[in-house]
Amino acid sequence: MENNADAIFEGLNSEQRNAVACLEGPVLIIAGAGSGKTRVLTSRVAYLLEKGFDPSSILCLTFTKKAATEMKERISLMVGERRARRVWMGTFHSVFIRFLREYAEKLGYPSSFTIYDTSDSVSAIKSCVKELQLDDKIYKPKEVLARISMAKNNLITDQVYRNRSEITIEDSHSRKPRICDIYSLYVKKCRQNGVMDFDDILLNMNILLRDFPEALESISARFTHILVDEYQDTNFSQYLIIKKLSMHHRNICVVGDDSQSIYAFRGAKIENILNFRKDYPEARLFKLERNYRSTGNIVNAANSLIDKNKNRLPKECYSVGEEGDKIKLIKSYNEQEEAVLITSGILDTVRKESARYQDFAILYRTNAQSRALEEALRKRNIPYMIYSGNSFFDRAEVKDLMAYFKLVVNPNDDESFKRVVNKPTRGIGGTSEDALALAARTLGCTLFRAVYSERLLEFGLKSAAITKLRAFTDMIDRLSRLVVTTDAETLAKRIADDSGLYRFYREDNSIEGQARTANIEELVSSVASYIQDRKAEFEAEQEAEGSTGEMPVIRLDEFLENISLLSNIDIEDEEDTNNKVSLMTVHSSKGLEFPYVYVSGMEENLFPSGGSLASSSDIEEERRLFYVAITRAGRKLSLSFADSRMRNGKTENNSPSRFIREIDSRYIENPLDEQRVFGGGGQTFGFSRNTTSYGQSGRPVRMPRQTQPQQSQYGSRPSSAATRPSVQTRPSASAAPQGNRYNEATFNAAPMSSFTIGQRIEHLRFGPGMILDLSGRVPDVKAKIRFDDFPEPKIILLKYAKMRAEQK
DNA sequence: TAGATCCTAATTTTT
DNA sequence: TTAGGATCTA
Repeated sequence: MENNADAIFEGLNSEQRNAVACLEGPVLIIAGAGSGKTRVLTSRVAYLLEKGFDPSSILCLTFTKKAATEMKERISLMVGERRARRVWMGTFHSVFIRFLREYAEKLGYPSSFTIYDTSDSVSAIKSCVKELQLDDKIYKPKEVLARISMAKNNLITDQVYRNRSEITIEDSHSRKPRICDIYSLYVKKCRQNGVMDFDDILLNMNILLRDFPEALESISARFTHILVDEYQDTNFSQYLIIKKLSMHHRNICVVGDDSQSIYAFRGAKIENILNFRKDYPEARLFKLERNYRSTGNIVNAANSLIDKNKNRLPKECYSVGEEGDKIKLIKSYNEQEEAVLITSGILDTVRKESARYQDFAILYRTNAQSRALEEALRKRNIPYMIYSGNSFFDRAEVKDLMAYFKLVVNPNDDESFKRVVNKPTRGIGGTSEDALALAARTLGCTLFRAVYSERLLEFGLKSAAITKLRAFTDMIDRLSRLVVTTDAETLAKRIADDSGLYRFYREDNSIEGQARTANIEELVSSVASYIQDRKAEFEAEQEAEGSTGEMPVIRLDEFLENISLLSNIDIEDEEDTNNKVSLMTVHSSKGLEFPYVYVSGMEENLFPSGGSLASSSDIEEERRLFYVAITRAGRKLSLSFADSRMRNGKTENNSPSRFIREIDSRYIENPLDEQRVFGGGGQTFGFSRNTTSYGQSGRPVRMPRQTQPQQSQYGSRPSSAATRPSVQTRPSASAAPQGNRYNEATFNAAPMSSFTIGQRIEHLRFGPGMILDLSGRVPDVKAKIRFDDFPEPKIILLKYAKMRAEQK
């Protein structure tokens, strides 16, 4: 036992040891970036287990599934799988869902309630707005949802909402007085459908602990120790749950970094961490200030910046590494040049320091900035990957099949019902749908139940439509009955087949059709691999416990719950991350690290973002965001800014970000103040396309220009042979001709039957190209054509295309 | 019913 | 600029 404990403490520094060793009472661990936060947290859990605490009495909460999985793995390595897996380790949402299922009936939900993801919520709100006959231009579903979400996270139920004058007055001022009605209707719908959204999980957990003392008693008694990761990002709702659950033992350990609180816009309360010691005056405070990730210059630069924030806990981080290079500034005319300079910087570093592409990250404040960067990376054949939105689960076909899954698990889910009732088309058109919705509303039931109403004819439904609707619901009902008995994979396949969705996409031979089919298959196979994972887990468990039990059926509802709580990055991770430059927003970079980091778009109005210039608390959040960006870098950090940038179709000229000046100039290679002002007194210099040219090597070279100083500090390229003004001559999708290539009057389009695969053709708009493939039946023949001036082949519907054989 | 066309709005995002 | 949506039309 002691030996194991020794092993846990081995390799920890003194602060880390102290933080791990102090198991009793409230503990606040302020963990600077790169200070070994996860290690401390996992070691604490391991140490608790070594001390003999029951694994199932330890509750460890994280924000992302990824963090939970990672910690679980690390704990397993320390104390063995057997004990590690019994620890209550998971995201706030996944853990609370387990409690809520237990007590669902008390709260008026079926214990089989399902979860709405954000897009479900938005479309539910949309139908509420419609139902209340409000204008969705004023009541924008996304905004309304955000408002409701904010309310829920502050435990303001719809009833409370309408009685709070300060809220309703605010809504009237923004000319949206009926948000409270939308809120109420939305809540009603969710209940009726047996559905909770993400915020409901926290809200209902609070209601459960508040109104049902026996539930509070029973749940809180299960745990002797509670640990919370990323505490600076908790919202009020989460804060209160944690507080209540740890009420008796007060063995609550929270870990976080107030300097990295960047989610206030979605309800995170930095006060939770700032005021922790007010709630728990006896709390022990541990600071992890030793940074193992970054060089001295980077850590010092970050410190000097965050020092400008008033609202923070005192902390002095320091690097244990070498001083390293100073921070580089990259100045450019516009975002294209910025991108080119960054990519050449990457290529340079790869060459000189034999770095790998995977060592680089390019960060930006807004997703839109990735475009220019991608283009530059593509042109130089640098492999890259973008971390962003839920690309896979956002695809229409994936959403469709997911909606079928959800509907089968919970036929009362109206959003899913609406999504797939006519997909593939079953002749249930808009009119029938509207009538059914009216029926459901009048009868006060869900769409699914309404289909079986005797009174449908009264609502204007034709009997033919009723037959079709019943065929649909019968099919769903049949599948529903299989949920409990069938394993998820078999059921998923059945759903894909019985619904006709799979066939529908498979019969579409076009390129998109094939891609869609592949995505459907991918989703089904992800069900399969989920089952495999669970099986492997189960077997490991059996082996560890030396027992032999029957493998339980892994059901579709279980899969669904896990998938709906899965973050995008979790999935992206599985794609080959190997040796690619990473592109992402600063927000999504939190928790990651890269030896070489470029932060692009360091300009006023962009970073700090224009919307946040008003209040000082917003500016502080932006500053923390920049702090996060800086501290991602291990070896080298470059900050780039452009003189002008195209944003929302307009060119903006913004000065370099104030944040650059806020960094102590000692840590910057060529600080702004020491630079000569380009073009002299106040004169701005416009970027014209022919100022950036490319030499033979394909590297950017700045052309001499009167308004420019002899030698730019940043364009450190030799000003050798500059010949090809690239931007105009290099065809790219964005440089696509808007008009026609040929004279429309004299362009004789050939009939579609005259084209053959492999033929060279000319398209009125897209110019010359070659037909790679023809598909589809006669009036709808599609051609896949590679145009000489476009990198990607296009699919063209021939009946609309103005095209002829290539003229020689 | 799907493709074409028009219009509008545009930080950040986990669960 | 451009993406997403709503609306129009073959």
